[in-house]
Amino acid sequence: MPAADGSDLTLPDAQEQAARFTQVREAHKTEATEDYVELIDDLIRANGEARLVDVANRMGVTQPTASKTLARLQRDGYVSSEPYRSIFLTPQGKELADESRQRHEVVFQFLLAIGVDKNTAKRDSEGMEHHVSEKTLKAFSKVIREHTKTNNSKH
Amino acid sequence: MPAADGSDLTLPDAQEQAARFTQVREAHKTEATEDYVELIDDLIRANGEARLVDVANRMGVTQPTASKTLARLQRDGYVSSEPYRSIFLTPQGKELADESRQRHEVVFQFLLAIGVDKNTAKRDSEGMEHHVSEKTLKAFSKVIREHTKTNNSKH
DNA sequence: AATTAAACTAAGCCAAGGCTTAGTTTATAC
DNA sequence: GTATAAACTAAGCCTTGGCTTAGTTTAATT
Repeated sequence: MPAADGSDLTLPDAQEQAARFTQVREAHKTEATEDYVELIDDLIRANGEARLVDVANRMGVTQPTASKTLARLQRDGYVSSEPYRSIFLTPQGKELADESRQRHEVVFQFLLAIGVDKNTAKRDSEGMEHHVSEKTLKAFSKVIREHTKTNNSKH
Repeated sequence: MPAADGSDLTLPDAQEQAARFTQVREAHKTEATEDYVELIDDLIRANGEARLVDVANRMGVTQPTASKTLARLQRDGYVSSEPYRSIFLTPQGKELADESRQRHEVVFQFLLAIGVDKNTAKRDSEGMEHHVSEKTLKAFSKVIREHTKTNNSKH
């Protein structure tokens, strides 16, 4: 058995390690996009429309910052909007929003299932959702299912 | 029971939501630092010293990029080095490296415990480790312990 | 309808973290 | 011990994503 505390003296293969870091950096690039489209979709559902001021408030950034980011998202085909008007998701943006919400929800429910409190689960799932692969997501879903089963059989 | 698919039409409190995003952005700022000091510590353990060329190779970036990042880490008191010489961790850097490795290891072992394969666990733990709070980390540790127990009792 | 307030845009600044290309220093190999 | 190769630094460019300050447009109030 290898040392479980990470104290073993052999390094992982350099190329594989580099590939992992590169992949994490790739994920970072799409984080802002995912967070914004997910939020915009939420706002549309809840309010009927998404306004810049709400996006900025809820992202915790200034309006000019949100405006600039949205310009980039528009350039990249995720959202559309006219000056001084509300923001819409393109089909591409809507698709990404749906994927993101689903992933986010699985991570959130998973954290609850292993006993993390609601507030912490909300906070951590926000950061974690962008770094969870399909395989890990499947493992999370399985844990949720088992937890639900256990709970039901108790009642 | 609220809708479990995220389709419910009520938005979270704006200020709380903003605070969560702000916190994730804060975590991002320290990610590079943590990854670098952890890697440098690994290199020192395995090779007796940490050279720029190895840091760059294993981070998957060019040497000038690694050099610039290390200059920042030196400015911020995490590492020290002389031009053209190998890289050392300051006490502050060593402390951060130890914390990071421990956290990283818990996330990795946790993923294994819930049935994720080794390669995926390595990849995902790299991204996830920076977004896992102390509370969630404790929940992870508990899952690992239970898994270990179960396994032992099987043999 | 005019004034005020709110929402949004414009312009410009900054740091982080990527990159390339070119030059310098150190180590290696003859 | 000199030539070559490897490691490292210097300089400069780019994008993202923060910020502020100032101006414009739209909405609300009265």
